[in-house]
Amino acid sequence: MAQKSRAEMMEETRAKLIAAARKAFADKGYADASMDDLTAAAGLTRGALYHNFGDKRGLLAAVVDQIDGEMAARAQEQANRKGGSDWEKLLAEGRAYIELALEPEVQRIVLLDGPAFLGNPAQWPSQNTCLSATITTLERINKAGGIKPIDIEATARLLTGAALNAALWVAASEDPETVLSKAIEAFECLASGVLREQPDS
Amino acid sequence: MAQKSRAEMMEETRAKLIAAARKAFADKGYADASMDDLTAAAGLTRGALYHNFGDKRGLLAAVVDQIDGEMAARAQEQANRKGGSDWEKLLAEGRAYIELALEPEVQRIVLLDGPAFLGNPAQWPSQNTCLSATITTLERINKAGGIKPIDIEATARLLTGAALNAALWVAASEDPETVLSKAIEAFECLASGVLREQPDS
DNA sequence: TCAATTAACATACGAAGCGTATGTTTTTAT
DNA sequence: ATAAAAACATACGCTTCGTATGTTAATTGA
Repeated sequence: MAQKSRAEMMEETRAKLIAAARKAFADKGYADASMDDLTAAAGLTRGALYHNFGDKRGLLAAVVDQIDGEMAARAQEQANRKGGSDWEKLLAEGRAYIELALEPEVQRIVLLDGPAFLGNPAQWPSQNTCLSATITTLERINKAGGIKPIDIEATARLLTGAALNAALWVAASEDPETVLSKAIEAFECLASGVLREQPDS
Repeated sequence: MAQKSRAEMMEETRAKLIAAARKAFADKGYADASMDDLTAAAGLTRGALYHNFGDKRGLLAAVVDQIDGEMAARAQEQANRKGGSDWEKLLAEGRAYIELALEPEVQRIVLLDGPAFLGNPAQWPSQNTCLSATITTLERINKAGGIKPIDIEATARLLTGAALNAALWVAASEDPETVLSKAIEAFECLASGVLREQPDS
Protein backbone atom coordinates (compact mmCIF):
# COMPACT_ATOMS: atom_id res chain seq x y z
CA MET A 1 0.00 0.00 0.00
CA ALA A 2 1.46 3.30 -1.05
CA GLN A 3 -1.18 5.30 0.80
CA LYS A 4 -1.13 5.51 4.55
CA SER A 5 -4.34 5.49 6.45
CA ARG A 6 -5.19 8.25 8.85
CA ALA A 7 -4.57 6.12 11.90
CA GLU A 8 -1.19 5.19 10.53
CA MET A 9 -0.29 8.82 10.06
CA MET A 10 -1.29 9.48 13.62
CA GLU A 11 0.87 6.68 14.92
CA GLU A 12 3.72 7.96 12.84
CA THR A 13 3.57 11.46 14.31
CA ARG A 14 3.30 10.00 17.79
CA ALA A 15 6.35 7.90 17.14
CA LYS A 16 8.27 10.86 15.75
CA LEU A 17 7.40 12.99 18.75
CA ILE A 18 8.35 10.28 21.20
CA ALA A 19 11.63 9.71 19.42
CA ALA A 20 12.47 13.40 19.42
CA ALA A 21 11.46 13.63 23.06
CA ARG A 22 13.69 10.73 24.05
CA LYS A 23 16.63 12.51 22.52
CA ALA A 24 15.79 15.94 23.91
CA PHE A 25 14.96 14.68 27.41
CA ALA A 26 18.09 12.58 27.52
CA ASP A 27 20.30 15.41 26.28
CA LYS A 28 18.96 18.40 28.19
CA GLY A 29 16.77 16.87 30.83
CA TYR A 30 13.02 17.21 30.96
CA ALA A 31 12.93 20.64 32.56
CA ASP A 32 15.32 22.25 30.09
CA ALA A 33 13.88 20.65 26.99
CA SER A 34 11.92 23.16 24.93
CA MET A 35 8.77 21.86 23.34
CA ASP A 36 9.18 24.25 20.45
CA ASP A 37 12.64 22.89 19.66
CA LEU A 38 11.59 19.32 20.28
CA THR A 39 8.60 19.38 17.99
CA ALA A 40 10.49 21.32 15.34
CA ALA A 41 13.18 18.65 15.36
CA ALA A 42 10.42 16.17 14.60
CA GLY A 43 9.20 18.34 11.74
CA LEU A 44 6.09 19.40 13.61
CA THR A 45 4.82 22.09 15.95
CA ARG A 46 3.53 22.17 19.49
CA GLY A 47 0.04 21.78 18.09
CA ALA A 48 0.71 18.14 17.32
CA LEU A 49 2.02 17.68 20.84
CA TYR A 50 -0.97 18.94 22.72
CA HIS A 51 -3.31 17.14 20.41
CA ASN A 52 -1.62 13.77 20.89
CA PHE A 53 -0.31 13.86 24.43
CA GLY A 54 -2.27 16.55 26.26
CA ASP A 55 0.73 18.31 27.70
CA LYS A 56 4.45 18.06 28.29
CA ARG A 57 4.04 15.56 31.09
CA GLY A 58 1.92 13.35 28.86
CA LEU A 59 4.77 13.13 26.42
CA LEU A 60 7.19 12.24 29.20
CA ALA A 61 4.85 9.52 30.38
CA ALA A 62 4.73 8.07 26.88
CA VAL A 63 8.52 8.14 26.65
CA VAL A 64 8.90 6.45 30.03
CA ASP A 65 6.42 3.79 29.01
CA GLN A 66 8.36 3.03 25.87
CA ILE A 67 11.72 2.86 27.61
CA ASP A 68 10.32 0.73 30.39
CA GLY A 69 8.96 -1.73 27.90
CA GLU A 70 12.32 -2.02 26.21
CA MET A 71 14.03 -2.47 29.56
CA ALA A 72 11.76 -5.29 30.60
CA ALA A 73 12.20 -7.04 27.28
CA ARG A 74 15.96 -6.79 27.34
CA ALA A 75 16.21 -7.86 30.96
CA GLN A 76 14.07 -10.89 30.25
CA GLU A 77 16.18 -11.74 27.25
CA GLN A 78 19.36 -11.56 29.29
CA ALA A 79 17.88 -13.64 32.05
CA ASN A 80 16.61 -16.35 29.72
CA ARG A 81 19.69 -16.50 27.56
CA LYS A 82 21.86 -18.33 30.02
CA GLY A 83 19.15 -20.64 31.16
CA GLY A 84 20.09 -22.07 34.53
CA SER A 85 18.05 -22.29 37.67
CA ASP A 86 15.43 -19.81 38.77
CA TRP A 87 17.89 -18.51 41.28
CA GLU A 88 20.47 -17.84 38.62
CA LYS A 89 17.73 -16.18 36.60
CA LEU A 90 17.02 -13.83 39.48
CA LEU A 91 20.66 -12.85 39.68
CA ALA A 92 20.80 -12.35 35.93
CA GLU A 93 17.79 -10.06 36.10
CA GLY A 94 19.44 -7.99 38.77
CA ARG A 95 22.60 -7.71 36.78
CA ALA A 96 20.60 -6.73 33.72
CA TYR A 97 18.76 -3.99 35.63
CA ILE A 98 22.01 -2.54 36.84
CA GLU A 99 23.53 -2.54 33.40
CA LEU A 100 20.41 -1.12 31.76
CA ALA A 101 20.25 1.67 34.30
CA LEU A 102 23.76 2.63 33.33
CA GLU A 103 22.59 3.93 29.98
CA PRO A 104 22.37 7.72 30.12
CA GLU A 105 18.96 7.74 28.49
CA VAL A 106 17.47 5.41 31.07
CA GLN A 107 19.17 7.15 33.91
CA ARG A 108 18.26 10.70 33.03
CA ILE A 109 14.68 10.08 31.89
CA VAL A 110 13.45 7.17 33.99
CA LEU A 111 15.50 7.38 37.16
CA LEU A 112 16.07 11.10 37.63
CA ASP A 113 13.37 13.07 35.82
CA GLY A 114 10.58 10.52 35.88
CA PRO A 115 10.00 10.46 39.62
CA ALA A 116 10.08 14.26 39.85
CA PHE A 117 7.56 14.96 37.11
CA LEU A 118 5.44 11.82 37.03
CA GLY A 119 5.44 11.23 40.77
CA ASN A 120 6.30 8.24 42.92
CA PRO A 121 7.46 5.43 40.59
CA ALA A 122 5.75 2.90 42.81
CA GLN A 123 2.49 4.20 41.33
CA TRP A 124 3.54 3.95 37.70
CA PRO A 125 1.79 1.32 35.64
CA SER A 126 4.98 0.79 33.67
CA GLN A 127 7.30 0.24 36.60
CA ASN A 128 5.37 -2.94 37.13
CA THR A 129 6.68 -4.34 33.90
CA CYS A 130 10.18 -4.82 35.24
CA LEU A 131 8.93 -5.53 38.71
CA SER A 132 6.48 -8.28 37.85
CA ALA A 133 9.26 -10.19 36.15
CA THR A 134 11.21 -10.22 39.38
CA ILE A 135 8.10 -11.16 41.30
CA THR A 136 7.43 -14.06 38.95
CA THR A 137 10.94 -15.38 39.35
CA LEU A 138 10.78 -15.04 43.10
CA GLU A 139 7.50 -16.91 43.21
CA ARG A 140 9.00 -19.76 41.24
CA ILE A 141 11.84 -20.04 43.69
CA ASN A 142 9.35 -19.83 46.50
CA LYS A 143 7.23 -22.69 45.21
CA ALA A 144 10.32 -24.82 45.15
CA GLY A 145 10.64 -23.98 48.83
CA GLY A 146 13.95 -22.26 48.36
CA ILE A 147 13.40 -19.00 50.18
CA LYS A 148 12.46 -17.76 53.59
CA PRO A 149 8.81 -16.98 54.39
CA ILE A 150 8.80 -13.30 53.47
CA ASP A 151 6.59 -11.10 51.35
CA ILE A 152 7.43 -11.61 47.70
CA GLU A 153 6.46 -8.19 46.44
CA ALA A 154 8.36 -6.45 49.21
CA THR A 155 11.46 -8.43 48.39
CA ALA A 156 11.15 -7.69 44.69
CA ARG A 157 10.71 -3.98 45.38
CA LEU A 158 13.81 -3.83 47.51
CA LEU A 159 15.88 -5.85 45.07
CA THR A 160 15.01 -3.67 42.10
CA GLY A 161 15.48 -0.58 44.23
CA ALA A 162 18.90 -1.76 45.24
CA ALA A 163 19.78 -2.48 41.63
CA LEU A 164 18.70 0.92 40.37
CA ASN A 165 20.53 2.68 43.15
CA ALA A 166 23.59 0.63 42.42
CA ALA A 167 23.46 1.81 38.84
CA LEU A 168 23.40 5.43 39.92
CA TRP A 169 26.43 4.76 42.06
CA VAL A 170 28.30 3.08 39.24
CA ALA A 171 27.41 5.86 36.85
CA ALA A 172 28.77 8.48 39.22
CA SER A 173 32.00 6.63 39.82
CA GLU A 174 35.26 7.37 38.07
CA ASP A 175 36.03 3.73 37.40
CA PRO A 176 32.74 2.22 36.25
CA GLU A 177 34.29 -1.10 35.27
CA THR A 178 35.49 -2.17 38.68
CA VAL A 179 32.68 -0.45 40.54
CA LEU A 180 30.15 -2.30 38.42
CA SER A 181 31.58 -5.65 39.39
CA LYS A 182 31.55 -4.64 43.03
CA ALA A 183 27.92 -3.59 42.74
CA ILE A 184 26.94 -6.87 41.14
CA GLU A 185 28.78 -8.84 43.79
CA ALA A 186 27.05 -6.91 46.54
CA PHE A 187 23.70 -7.38 44.85
CA GLU A 188 24.12 -11.12 44.66
CA CYS A 189 25.23 -11.15 48.26
CA LEU A 190 22.15 -9.30 49.43
CA ALA A 191 19.90 -11.40 47.25
CA SER A 192 21.29 -14.52 48.87
CA GLY A 193 19.71 -13.29 52.07
CA VAL A 194 16.36 -14.60 50.95
CA LEU A 195 17.65 -18.15 50.57
CA ARG A 196 17.17 -20.72 53.27
CA GLU A 197 20.65 -22.01 52.71
CA GLN A 198 23.71 -20.40 51.24
CA PRO A 199 24.05 -20.96 47.50
CA ASP A 200 26.80 -23.06 46.02
CA SER A 201 28.77 -20.25 44.47
CA MET B 1 22.66 41.87 72.94
CA ALA B 2 19.73 43.68 71.50
CA GLN B 3 21.54 44.55 68.28
CA LYS B 4 22.19 41.88 65.71
CA SER B 5 25.41 41.88 63.78
CA ARG B 6 25.41 41.92 60.04
CA ALA B 7 26.45 38.31 59.77
CA GLU B 8 23.64 37.34 62.10
CA MET B 9 21.14 39.16 59.95
CA MET B 10 22.47 37.34 56.94
CA GLU B 11 22.12 33.97 58.62
CA GLU B 12 18.63 34.89 59.66
CA THR B 13 17.51 35.68 56.14
CA ARG B 14 19.13 32.50 54.87
CA ALA B 15 17.28 30.53 57.51
CA LYS B 16 14.00 32.25 56.67
CA LEU B 17 14.43 31.53 52.98
CA ILE B 18 15.33 27.91 53.58
CA ALA B 19 12.36 27.46 55.87
CA ALA B 20 9.98 29.00 53.36
CA ALA B 21 11.53 26.90 50.60
CA ARG B 22 11.08 23.68 52.57
CA LYS B 23 7.42 24.41 52.89
CA ALA B 24 6.91 25.55 49.30
CA PHE B 25 8.93 22.70 47.77
CA ALA B 26 7.17 20.14 49.92
CA ASP B 27 3.73 21.54 49.13
CA LYS B 28 3.95 22.29 45.42
CA GLY B 29 7.10 20.54 44.34
CA TYR B 30 10.25 22.29 43.20
CA ALA B 31 9.13 22.94 39.64
CA ASP B 32 5.81 24.51 40.59
CA ALA B 33 7.12 26.59 43.45
CA SER B 34 7.25 30.27 42.56
CA MET B 35 10.25 32.16 43.83
CA ASP B 36 8.19 35.32 44.06
CA ASP B 37 5.65 33.66 46.32
CA LEU B 38 8.28 31.82 48.29
CA THR B 39 10.37 34.86 49.09
CA ALA B 40 7.30 36.96 49.79
CA ALA B 41 6.17 34.37 52.32
CA ALA B 42 9.53 34.86 54.02
CA GLY B 43 9.00 38.63 54.03
CA LEU B 44 11.63 39.19 51.36
CA THR B 45 12.02 39.43 47.59
CA ARG B 46 13.84 37.44 44.95
CA GLY B 47 16.77 39.82 45.38
CA ALA B 48 17.65 38.19 48.69
CA LEU B 49 17.45 34.81 47.05
CA TYR B 50 19.88 35.40 44.24
CA HIS B 51 22.25 37.20 46.56
CA ASN B 52 22.38 34.36 49.06
CA PHE B 53 21.94 31.24 46.98
CA GLY B 54 22.83 32.16 43.42
CA ASP B 55 19.74 30.69 41.85
CA LYS B 56 16.73 28.50 42.46
CA ARG B 57 18.80 25.34 42.39
CA GLY B 58 21.16 26.75 44.96
CA LEU B 59 18.27 27.16 47.34
CA LEU B 60 17.16 23.60 46.70
CA ALA B 61 20.66 22.37 47.41
CA ALA B 62 20.67 24.22 50.72
CA VAL B 63 17.30 22.74 51.64
CA VAL B 64 18.44 19.23 50.75
CA ASP B 65 21.56 19.68 52.82
CA GLN B 66 19.56 20.72 55.82
CA ILE B 67 17.08 17.87 55.55
CA ASP B 68 19.83 15.34 54.99
CA GLY B 69 21.61 16.51 58.10
CA GLU B 70 18.46 16.09 60.14
CA MET B 71 17.89 12.65 58.66
CA ALA B 72 21.36 11.44 59.54
CA ALA B 73 21.05 12.76 63.08
CA ARG B 74 17.68 11.16 63.65
CA ALA B 75 18.72 7.85 62.15
CA GLN B 76 21.78 7.75 64.35
CA GLU B 77 19.69 8.57 67.37
CA GLN B 78 17.28 5.75 66.60
CA ALA B 79 20.11 3.30 66.00
CA ASN B 80 21.89 4.17 69.24
CA ARG B 81 18.81 4.29 71.40
CA LYS B 82 18.27 0.58 71.62
CA GLY B 83 21.93 -0.24 71.96
CA GLY B 84 22.45 -3.85 71.03
CA SER B 85 25.00 -5.36 68.71
CA ASP B 86 26.41 -3.70 65.62
CA TRP B 87 24.23 -5.97 63.57
CA GLU B 88 21.12 -4.81 65.37
CA LYS B 89 22.33 -1.27 64.89
CA LEU B 90 22.52 -1.83 61.14
CA LEU B 91 18.96 -3.09 61.07
CA ALA B 92 17.82 -0.16 63.19
CA GLU B 93 19.44 2.27 60.75
CA GLY B 94 17.67 0.63 57.86
CA ARG B 95 14.36 0.81 59.62
CA ALA B 96 15.02 4.46 60.47
CA TYR B 97 15.79 5.31 56.85
CA ILE B 98 12.59 3.72 55.68
CA GLU B 99 10.52 5.56 58.25
CA LEU B 100 12.23 8.88 57.61
CA ALA B 101 11.68 8.54 53.90
CA LEU B 102 7.98 8.18 54.59
CA GLU B 103 7.70 11.83 55.58
CA PRO B 104 6.21 13.78 52.67
CA GLU B 105 8.80 16.52 52.97
CA VAL B 106 11.70 14.10 52.68
CA GLN B 107 10.05 12.18 49.92
CA ARG B 108 9.06 15.07 47.73
CA ILE B 109 12.20 17.18 48.14
CA VAL B 110 15.01 14.68 48.64
CA LEU B 111 13.83 11.56 46.86
CA LEU B 112 11.77 12.90 43.98
CA ASP B 113 12.83 16.45 43.12
CA GLY B 114 16.41 16.34 44.35
CA PRO B 115 17.73 13.83 41.83
CA ALA B 116 16.03 15.59 38.93
CA PHE B 117 17.32 19.08 39.66
CA LEU B 118 20.54 18.45 41.54
CA GLY B 119 21.62 15.42 39.54
CA ASN B 120 22.67 11.92 40.53
CA PRO B 121 22.41 11.65 44.33
CA ALA B 122 25.51 9.48 44.37
CA GLN B 123 27.43 12.67 43.68
CA TRP B 124 25.86 14.73 46.45
CA PRO B 125 28.11 15.64 49.33
CA SER B 126 25.16 15.39 51.67
CA GLN B 127 24.02 11.93 50.66
CA ASN B 128 27.24 10.74 52.23
CA THR B 129 26.03 11.81 55.63
CA CYS B 130 23.52 9.01 55.86
CA LEU B 131 25.66 6.67 53.87
CA SER B 132 28.83 6.98 55.89
CA ALA B 133 26.93 5.98 58.98
CA THR B 134 25.93 2.73 57.34
CA ILE B 135 29.47 2.22 56.10
CA THR B 136 30.83 2.73 59.59
CA THR B 137 28.46 0.20 61.06
CA LEU B 138 29.26 -2.31 58.33
CA GLU B 139 32.97 -1.89 58.92
CA ARG B 140 32.51 -2.60 62.59
CA ILE B 141 30.69 -5.80 61.80
CA ASN B 142 33.36 -6.63 59.28
CA LYS B 143 36.20 -6.23 61.77
CA ALA B 144 34.47 -8.67 64.01
CA GLY B 145 34.59 -11.07 61.10
CA GLY B 146 30.85 -11.31 60.84
CA ILE B 147 30.28 -10.69 57.17
CA LYS B 148 31.28 -12.11 53.84
CA PRO B 149 34.26 -10.65 51.98
CA ILE B 150 32.43 -8.05 49.89
CA ASP B 151 32.91 -4.38 49.18
CA ILE B 152 31.62 -2.36 52.11
CA GLU B 153 30.67 0.77 50.24
CA ALA B 154 28.83 -1.19 47.58
CA THR B 155 26.84 -3.01 50.21
CA ALA B 156 26.00 0.19 52.01
CA ARG B 157 24.87 1.82 48.78
CA LEU B 158 22.58 -1.06 47.94
CA LEU B 159 21.15 -1.25 51.43
CA THR B 160 20.29 2.43 51.60
CA GLY B 161 18.95 2.28 48.06
CA ALA B 162 16.73 -0.60 49.00
CA ALA B 163 15.52 1.27 52.06
CA LEU B 164 14.66 4.42 50.16
CA ASN B 165 12.87 2.48 47.48
CA ALA B 166 10.98 0.58 50.10
CA ALA B 167 9.80 3.87 51.54
CA LEU B 168 8.45 4.97 48.18
CA TRP B 169 6.58 1.72 47.95
CA VAL B 170 5.12 2.06 51.42
CA ALA B 171 4.13 5.65 50.75
CA ALA B 172 2.28 4.66 47.59
CA SER B 173 0.42 1.83 49.25
CA GLU B 174 -3.10 2.03 50.56
CA ASP B 175 -2.29 0.28 53.78
CA PRO B 176 0.99 1.81 54.95
CA GLU B 177 0.92 0.10 58.33
CA THR B 178 1.11 -3.47 57.14
CA VAL B 179 3.17 -2.68 54.08
CA LEU B 180 5.74 -0.96 56.25
CA SER B 181 6.21 -4.04 58.37
CA LYS B 182 6.56 -6.15 55.25
CA ALA B 183 9.18 -3.78 53.90
CA ILE B 184 11.17 -3.86 57.12
CA GLU B 185 11.01 -7.63 57.21
CA ALA B 186 12.24 -7.87 53.66
CA PHE B 187 14.99 -5.39 54.38
CA GLU B 188 16.27 -7.38 57.31
CA CYS B 189 16.09 -10.49 55.22
CA LEU B 190 18.19 -9.02 52.46
CA ALA B 191 20.60 -7.50 54.92
CA SER B 192 21.16 -10.93 56.44
CA GLY B 193 22.67 -11.91 53.11
CA VAL B 194 25.91 -10.28 54.10
CA LEU B 195 26.28 -12.42 57.20
CA ARG B 196 28.44 -15.51 57.22
CA GLU B 197 25.86 -17.35 59.28
CA GLN B 198 22.15 -16.82 59.72
CA PRO B 199 21.28 -14.55 62.64
CA ASP B 200 19.47 -15.83 65.70
CA SER B 201 16.13 -14.14 65.07
C1' DT C 1 -21.75 12.78 -5.09
C1' DC C 2 -21.75 16.61 -2.27
C1' DA C 3 -22.45 19.27 1.72
C1' DA C 4 -21.40 19.01 6.70
C1' DT C 5 -18.88 17.59 10.37
C1' DT C 6 -14.86 16.27 12.61
C1' DA C 7 -10.08 15.02 13.08
C1' DA C 8 -5.23 16.46 12.90
C1' DC C 9 -2.58 19.55 13.02
C1' DA C 10 -0.53 24.91 12.68
C1' DT C 11 -0.59 29.62 14.33
C1' DA C 12 -1.47 33.29 17.55
C1' DC C 13 -2.06 34.90 22.11
C1' DG C 14 -1.60 35.66 27.02
C1' DA C 15 0.42 34.80 31.36
C1' DA C 16 3.95 33.25 34.43
C1' DG C 17 8.49 32.61 35.89
C1' DC C 18 13.55 32.88 35.95
C1' DG C 19 17.84 35.33 35.81
C1' DT C 20 20.15 39.64 35.42
C1' DA C 21 20.88 44.42 35.44
C1' DT C 22 20.28 48.28 37.93
C1' DG C 23 18.96 51.05 41.96
C1' DT C 24 18.96 52.02 47.18
C1' DT C 25 20.21 51.88 51.83
C1' DT C 26 23.00 50.66 55.58
C1' DT C 27 27.45 49.10 57.39
C1' DT C 28 32.37 48.87 57.27
C1' DA C 29 36.89 50.61 56.34
C1' DT C 30 40.36 54.13 56.26
C1' DA D 1 33.84 61.87 57.12
C1' DT D 2 34.03 60.00 52.87
C1' DA D 3 34.61 56.01 49.94
C1' DA D 4 33.60 51.38 49.17
C1' DA D 5 31.06 47.39 49.54
C1' DA D 6 27.58 44.45 51.30
C1' DA D 7 22.64 43.21 51.54
C1' DC D 8 19.00 43.51 49.72
C1' DA D 9 14.78 45.66 46.48
C1' DT D 10 13.06 46.94 41.95
C1' DA D 11 12.75 46.77 36.99
C1' DC D 12 13.44 44.53 32.71
C1' DG D 13 13.77 41.13 29.00
C1' DC D 14 13.62 36.63 27.54
C1' DT D 15 11.91 32.10 27.38
C1' DT D 16 8.34 28.79 27.82
C1' DC D 17 4.02 26.64 28.63
C1' DG D 18 -0.94 26.01 27.81
C1' DT D 19 -4.90 27.47 25.38
C1' DA D 20 -7.66 29.60 22.03
C1' DT D 21 -8.32 30.10 17.48
C1' DG D 22 -7.55 29.19 12.58
C1' DT D 23 -6.85 25.84 8.54
C1' DT D 24 -6.75 21.87 5.74
C1' DA D 25 -7.92 17.32 4.66
C1' DA D 26 -10.56 13.22 5.42
C1' DT D 27 -14.84 11.01 6.68
C1' DT D 28 -19.67 10.60 7.15
C1' DG D 29 -24.57 10.66 5.73
C1' DA D 30 -28.17 11.35 2.69
